[in-house]
Amino acid sequence: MVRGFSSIENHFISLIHASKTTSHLRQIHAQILHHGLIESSSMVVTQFIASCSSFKSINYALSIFHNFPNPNLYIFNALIRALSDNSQFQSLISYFSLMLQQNVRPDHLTFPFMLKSAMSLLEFRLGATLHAGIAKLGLEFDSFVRISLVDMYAKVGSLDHALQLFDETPVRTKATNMLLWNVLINGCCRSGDVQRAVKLFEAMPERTSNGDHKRALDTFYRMLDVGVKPNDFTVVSALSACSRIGALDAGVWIHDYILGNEFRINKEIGTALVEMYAKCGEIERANRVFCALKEKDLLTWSVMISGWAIHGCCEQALSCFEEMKSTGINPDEIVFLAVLTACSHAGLVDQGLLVFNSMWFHSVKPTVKHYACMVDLFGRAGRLEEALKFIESMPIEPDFVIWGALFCACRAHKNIEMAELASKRLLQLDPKHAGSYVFLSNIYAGAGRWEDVERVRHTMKSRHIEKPPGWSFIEVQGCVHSFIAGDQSHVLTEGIYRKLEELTVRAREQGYMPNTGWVLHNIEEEEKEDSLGSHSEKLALAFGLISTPSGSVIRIVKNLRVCGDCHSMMKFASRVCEREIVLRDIKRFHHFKDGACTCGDYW
DNA sequence: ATAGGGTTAG
Repeated sequence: MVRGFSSIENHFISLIHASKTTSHLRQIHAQILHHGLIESSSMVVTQFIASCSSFKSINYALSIFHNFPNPNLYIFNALIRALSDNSQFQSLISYFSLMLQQNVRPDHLTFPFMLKSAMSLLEFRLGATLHAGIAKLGLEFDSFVRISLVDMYAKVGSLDHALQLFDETPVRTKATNMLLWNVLINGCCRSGDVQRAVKLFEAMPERTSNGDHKRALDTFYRMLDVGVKPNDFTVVSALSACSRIGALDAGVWIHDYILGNEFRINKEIGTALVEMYAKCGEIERANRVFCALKEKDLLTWSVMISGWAIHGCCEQALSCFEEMKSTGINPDEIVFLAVLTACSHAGLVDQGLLVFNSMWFHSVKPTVKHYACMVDLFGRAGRLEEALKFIESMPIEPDFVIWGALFCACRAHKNIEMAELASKRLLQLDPKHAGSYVFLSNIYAGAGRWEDVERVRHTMKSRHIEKPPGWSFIEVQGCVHSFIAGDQSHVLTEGIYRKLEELTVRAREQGYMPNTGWVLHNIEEEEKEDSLGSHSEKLALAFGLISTPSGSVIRIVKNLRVCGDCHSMMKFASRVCEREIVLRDIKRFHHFKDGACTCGDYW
């Protein structure tokens, strides 16, 4: 019972709180209407909107809102929160404008939800505008607002802003401090997320670099240095940063830290650990951690299955999938995608078809990604006619990725006519996409039409169409080094290039010719040819060779697909330098040993 | 003190 309101209001508040479904709400609605409260009690309406939101009935919430004359701050805040919780970020912004128009002054509870929309939309400008508004209203030092600001800046990739605000936050309670550290670390690794990085690259005034994962780890260590004890959220974020950059040593260190500091290995931590080992190349260890977990949910199974898939272990992926189903967990679309990917990489067409067809039984509707995976499955195996038939029979409109998969398969299996068909579709679909230009350029190059190649490249440059830069990470003695193509910023640059030169010369002597013609590349992800000789993964390899003890495993992580030339070089280096090289690219793992790769040159 | 408060895994 809340004091200060009429007993009839309190009566309805209790009813609203006790409601379990939208239809309960509708019954209460009728009564409130009868009492005239729906247009007069801002308190009741506020509660009502909040409850609609928790049942995901955002349109119901909006209709209630629109029936209330002169909504006050509480009602606006409830609505903004509802829109935020239901991911209606665009309309949230217009209701915020409406709020300002109606002279309702936003407060310290309005802004965090507004900032959340800036994060979700990856809108630096919106975030900065909100920040200015916050300062104007003197809300900058409210701890909730502060945390949201740091969170927002970190998530949209403006880590400098985030760090500055973080450092400039004077008074912190223990809880605030913990949250500040966690949102900063988590934001660092999120902003380094490849997909986000691509989006940011297109949308942001300040481009993010994938070195941000490294900053997440640095921040984690800084936290320990100043004696702040990490909690569950912190270690999950730090492990996630390790997963993304393949920092195995750091990941193991954090695992030990968890074991030594009385953490309970809950679902979140367990899943993060399994993912870390899987994505850092230690699939067997991932499996051991996975088997020992007491709590597993869909996500846990999902990272394990994806782990087997990216390591090319199709059998294990399939049996893990079966085991998951037998425990009564219903697979979702991401799990299916992982299983299909595993089948595709192993060339198991019929098995893949079986899995694809079983999606209906689990009421999982295939998305365009699943269809693309199926095209890839047929295409890789050289069953091009079936791939085309599959595309024609799809209930959805084929997109860029689907035609791209067919194109690659046609190229690999040398079906020129079908490749032409696919490339035409590609160009129709997305004339602005950087990948289209590279596709076009490659088609011309293949036909020897060099003037056309030049023209396309020129157009690309003049329209400022750029591709996300390729980068590679290598961890040496717990320290992560990142390289981009042609990188000269590393302190050991001279030695790196000398080693690379030496390797290239020896490779040529022994007849290692880059043979990329038949490789199943997604051309969209390829790097520019002119920097082929100093691709980031080659630089990372050379650095690894000169800075790690002989005989030790070299682990490299790349954000794009490995190129054919670099792949040959890795095979060569694994033999002549007697090193095992574990390379993770965006799609899968390559384990090089004695001049061969576990992908069987089929990726 | 008239209602409303924050982070983590595929």
